[in-house]
Amino acid sequence: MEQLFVSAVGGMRERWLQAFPDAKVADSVAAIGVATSSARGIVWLDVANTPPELRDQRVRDAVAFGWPVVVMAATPGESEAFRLLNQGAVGYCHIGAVPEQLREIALVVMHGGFWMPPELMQRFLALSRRVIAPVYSMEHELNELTSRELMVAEQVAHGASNREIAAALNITERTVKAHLSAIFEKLGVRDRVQLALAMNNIPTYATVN
Amino acid sequence: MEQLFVSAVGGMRERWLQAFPDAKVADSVAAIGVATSSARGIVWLDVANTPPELRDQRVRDAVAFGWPVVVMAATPGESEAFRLLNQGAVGYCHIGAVPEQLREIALVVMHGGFWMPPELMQRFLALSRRVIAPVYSMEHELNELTSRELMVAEQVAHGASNREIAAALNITERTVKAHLSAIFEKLGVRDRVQLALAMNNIPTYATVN
DNA sequence: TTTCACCCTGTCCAAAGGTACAATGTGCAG
DNA sequence: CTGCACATTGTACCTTTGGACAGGGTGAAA
Repeated sequence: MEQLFVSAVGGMRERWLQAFPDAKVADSVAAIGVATSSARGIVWLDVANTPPELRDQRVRDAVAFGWPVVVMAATPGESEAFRLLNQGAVGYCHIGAVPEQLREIALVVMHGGFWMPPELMQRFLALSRRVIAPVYSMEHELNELTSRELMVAEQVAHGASNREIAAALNITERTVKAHLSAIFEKLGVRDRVQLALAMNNIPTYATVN
Repeated sequence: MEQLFVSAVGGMRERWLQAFPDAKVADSVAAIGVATSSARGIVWLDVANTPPELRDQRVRDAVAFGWPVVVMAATPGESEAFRLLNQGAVGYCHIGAVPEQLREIALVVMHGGFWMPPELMQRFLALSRRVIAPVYSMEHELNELTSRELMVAEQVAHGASNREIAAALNITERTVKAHLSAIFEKLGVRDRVQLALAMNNIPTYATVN
């Protein structure tokens, strides 16, 4: 099991070696490709000194390598945490995490888990309520859609026009409209915009009111 | 390290014992209190045969015991997963998870991680992102919008019609249209549906292509 | 066989959305 | 003062959307 620390600064090198005596430290993501030969490992990506607008890309690059990626940030913020995890990272911790913690995190991510600071996870879960709640109400109605209607609804959910949907499903625009009318009725939305939002679990004025 | 499986049915007992030879199986949450004496362990809560409306309570009861709780469901659904994790559970998996998987999950949760099926985690992250940073991916382009244009865009992002926007901002529909044209141009979307989706960080066909 | 849900399509029409061209007013930086 | 970005609105015109009314085809269940 290899531990690869990618950091432009490397100020924490000692701490990292303390956690994993055989850890390697590279100064850029690009160096990952040649830094290793073993089959499994973890990439620890230090983004503390990376400009915010470049972090997403660095994470994506690291993820592309194929190993689980743990992001280490100087000021762990929830918005950034979720964004970077969304890029494919499976862990997000403070750059100053103590060796014991690093080993814990390594265990977690190597076994398919996600890791982030408990307070972030709490926040994460609290948010899920708000995000998920609308779905629950619509899940029921979605089941009332026929298979064809569902296909149309999904296309709309991705921003497709009637013409595009017709082409995609190989039917006429007229038929698309027919399905849409049925969908609006069943889901209780008034137009395609609200349908698109509803399909993506986003509350609309109509839903709220 | 103790593994406590709480299940009213216990149909998976063999599988569980295969994963953890010294696992204990109790038939109710109430039995937890007397079933154990050691200091650390995991509670595996089988809710497959529990009526949906009672599951929250059972999870809470299990969590109150003090050990990490992993919920095992017959039909893992996102809305339920997030709801139960929100009750304090730290894992959510299929009741039919294979022994190897159970051991992986055990490792993860015993080291402070969360575990849920990868596809759920993906979904989770995508959803949370919308709440946390509703407009991040377009931040760059959004900065090019004037303040008035931003107001209009936000209304569209919530499914408002031109008439509603006009009323809300106390301007004419014509002006709304003018702003919208400018918004479409600046953000590179072609209509209000794609704008609404883009404002909520949802990729559209146009974005993909 | 009949009924029924679902899928498909047509015509017509009204409403909403979106663009083009044009103009007025306001406030701010140079 | 002058240029410039921004907000506002108008007219005209075209496209897209959605609803109303109407009908044909198919497969499965009663």
